[in-house]
Amino acid sequence: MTTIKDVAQRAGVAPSTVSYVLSGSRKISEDTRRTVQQAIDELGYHPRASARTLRSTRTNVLALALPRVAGGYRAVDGRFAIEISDAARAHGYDVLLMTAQEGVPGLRRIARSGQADAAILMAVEMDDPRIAAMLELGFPAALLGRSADDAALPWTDLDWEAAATLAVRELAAAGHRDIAYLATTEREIQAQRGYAIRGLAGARRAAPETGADVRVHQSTGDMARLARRIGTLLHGERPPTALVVQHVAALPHILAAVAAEGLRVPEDLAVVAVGNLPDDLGGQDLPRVELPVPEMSAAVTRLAAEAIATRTQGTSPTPPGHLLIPPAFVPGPRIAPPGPRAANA
Amino acid sequence: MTTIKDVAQRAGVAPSTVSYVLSGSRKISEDTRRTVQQAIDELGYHPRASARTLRSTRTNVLALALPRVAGGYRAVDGRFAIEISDAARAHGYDVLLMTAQEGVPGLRRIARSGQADAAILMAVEMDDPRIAAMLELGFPAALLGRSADDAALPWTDLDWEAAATLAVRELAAAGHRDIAYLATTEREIQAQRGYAIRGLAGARRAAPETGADVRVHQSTGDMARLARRIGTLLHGERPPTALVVQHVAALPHILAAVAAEGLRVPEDLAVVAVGNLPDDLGGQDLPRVELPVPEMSAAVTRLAAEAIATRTQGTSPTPPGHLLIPPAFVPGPRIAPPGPRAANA
DNA sequence: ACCGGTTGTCGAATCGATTCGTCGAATCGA
DNA sequence: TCGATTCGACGAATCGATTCGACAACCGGT
Repeated sequence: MTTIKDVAQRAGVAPSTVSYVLSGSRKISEDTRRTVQQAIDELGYHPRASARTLRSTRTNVLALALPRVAGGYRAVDGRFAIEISDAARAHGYDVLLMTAQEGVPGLRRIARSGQADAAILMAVEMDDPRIAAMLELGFPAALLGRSADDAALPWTDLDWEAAATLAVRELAAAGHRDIAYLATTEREIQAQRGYAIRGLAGARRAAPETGADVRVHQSTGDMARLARRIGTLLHGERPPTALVVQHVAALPHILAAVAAEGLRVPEDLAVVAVGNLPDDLGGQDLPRVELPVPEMSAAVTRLAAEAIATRTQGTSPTPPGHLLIPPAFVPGPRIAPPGPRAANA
Repeated sequence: MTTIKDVAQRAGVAPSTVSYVLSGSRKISEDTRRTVQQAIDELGYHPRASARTLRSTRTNVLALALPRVAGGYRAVDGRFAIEISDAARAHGYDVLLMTAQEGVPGLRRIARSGQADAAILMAVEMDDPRIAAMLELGFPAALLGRSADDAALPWTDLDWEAAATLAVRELAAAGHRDIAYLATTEREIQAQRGYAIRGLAGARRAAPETGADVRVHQSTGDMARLARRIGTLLHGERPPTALVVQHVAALPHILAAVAAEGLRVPEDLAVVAVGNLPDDLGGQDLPRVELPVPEMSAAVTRLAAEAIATRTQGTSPTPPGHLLIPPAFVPGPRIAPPGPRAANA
């Protein structure tokens, strides 16, 4: 293994000089700079991360806490991981992966052993124990998702409340008056996931705002029950002419259930999604309010980097930054107006 | 930050004694062991990873190289990342995430700066430049997927050739004589992905072995073209009574296209998948040859750990271990025999 | 010719844990 | 009681990079 001494020897200078060439923190004559650089290139020298970290107490690593796998694996989390990793590199950081299985003890271990400079917490819950742990440890952190106490740590999130409202508003604008809102699963709602709770709230708020009749239903992970539930909600009196789906992971099932009821999308039932479409949707595209994965990833990474910087400066009174991302509507295929079924009802 | 000195002081012993309590590499009296342990607990002491690494040249970190995002993001890769991360923890390792965007230079940087003890390479291609880089760097590595030169580094993979053959054989056993095999996309095949090439080979080998007429088709990422291609392949002379799909990511599209042709699954067309089903499949379950994600993750992690151990021992002549996992057939809904269409043809 | 001020480089201390050699105290046999 | 042996803990060197104080060499001004 080549060290800074090897480089120094080859270039005929002191190790400290090599260090200054690398960091640029002191003036070095152009001559020696070139000699040293050449020695570095010839030897293929890279500073040892451990030695650097030991001295400077900076790792240039972000810990990324992936969500709990309770409700199974969510495809979008993998995308977040990749996007965040690339964003981190752009800020000069590497990413250390932590699964939720390790939980708070895992984060504590990483923080105290100094393996990362900050943590990014995914799938934050309204009352998330990891937040208290980060504060107690004095460890910089940024949240992907908004918790109940949103002043404690920097966070970014889609404005789920606005997203739900927006979806309903678009349907109302197309003439729909009877709208069903299929929220996330009961499990997610009971777990107090922020996106679940706020989506629900946005859906409820949409009714008075648009004047439409918005009936809100919770979804379920049990696909057989979900199909039955959809059958029921489509056959009440004054059946809905439009459906908003926040439980996007189940969209294929849901569309299949709708088809099984003999309804065509969008002629008989307009469907709008809130959140990321699953990779594959039977060739169907839907109008939707999208989850801005790249923006959120970039934002949470930037917030983490800022949290590190401000801690280093000891500027504690600065309130942590936030970024509530406004929802954007992707028209996709134009929303159909209420179909013949509406006339029947 | 609490250091080993703080612990030593509190316990009234020398720092080296604390170190020996932690590592157990020398005999320590029960009395002092307890005193030291108590001090550690009270202070919540964790050894600094950087100091430890500097001294021992071991990081207890595995670098995980995620695949290139060329063909978009594949959901199964996220699952692998999580499974591998958990498996790594079980071996005492953390996982450093690297996206394909960083490529070989990224791996070189990690190896030379000593940020990881070994690398796990995902989505290995038949002729993968990363392999040469690892060998040149003398950096331990394990492959998820089998390359052309499979003696250079340890690897694990599903036996894709056997998997494809198995799927055809099961259909043949159910009485099917005219079978279509929809392989992976042209793009993957041209990129010389091992699973694509070997699946294709297995499908071709299945014809003579089973005596069935197996027609092999390549898939495409363009869903409109894919639908047309499926239409064509279903309407040749002697149309197939069964379909094997290796391009599982497109399954929802494919099933939709089949339905659009007026065919019911499985009554008119038996469908068997090779690989992991997408999270959601419109409520449909299919018989399939599964991709054993947990086994593969555990195996590749074990191989990486072994590669580290053998390098440390300097036992270079030991050939790297392999693990070719035999395919398993998951019956799911029983395969339907050839339907009325077969009689027509 | 001498002196204050730059400029560019060097040497040494430092970060925190590990590990080897050493050394005092306890134990045992003769 | 004394020397040999074992047991348990200590001190110091070490890993590789960073950083601060020091210090030559050079420059211009009086």
